[in-house]
Amino acid sequence: MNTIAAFIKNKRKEAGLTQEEFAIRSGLGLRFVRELEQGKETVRMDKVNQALAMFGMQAVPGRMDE
Amino acid sequence: MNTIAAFIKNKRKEAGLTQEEFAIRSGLGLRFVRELEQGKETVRMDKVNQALAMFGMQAVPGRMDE
DNA sequence: TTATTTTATACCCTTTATGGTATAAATAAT
DNA sequence: ATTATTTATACCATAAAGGGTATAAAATAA
Repeated sequence: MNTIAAFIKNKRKEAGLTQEEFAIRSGLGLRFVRELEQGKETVRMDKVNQALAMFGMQAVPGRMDE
Repeated sequence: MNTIAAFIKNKRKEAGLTQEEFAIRSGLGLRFVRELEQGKETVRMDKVNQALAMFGMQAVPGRMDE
């Protein structure tokens, strides 16, 4: 799974939220949250950022290794 | 402009490539490359990663500040 | 075990991102 | 200055992302 997907999934669980609760609080669609966490790669970046923003993060360039 | 957009634009220029050349080499559409560099936020993540991969990078979660 | 909650998959529909192309604007070169 | 190159904006068509919802599967609780 890609790092963003794993990050969201882990952080959401840490926060004790279900996908549904997370969807509601973030203003994202439930289906989107699910597909994102499952590593769907053709998601829209603005929505990915909307999800990351829940944890004070955003999508930035990072080295493919490390 | 968002960091990914700026990153691509800067790196592309450093590499001495026009948007057209970059589009060809990366296999991305010219229009997409342009919109990406102009900071369009509703772009598809897989294509963003395809662009970043040209420089050994990918989209990862990063703190919104710093 | 069974019952409950959470997550995954499938369907239809609407919106929109993307490619291609053509034109306009801006920048660089002569 | 003019010309050539690069970048930005606009149009149309197609493919697909996303929302909603319903069902199935999986995980957790009792």
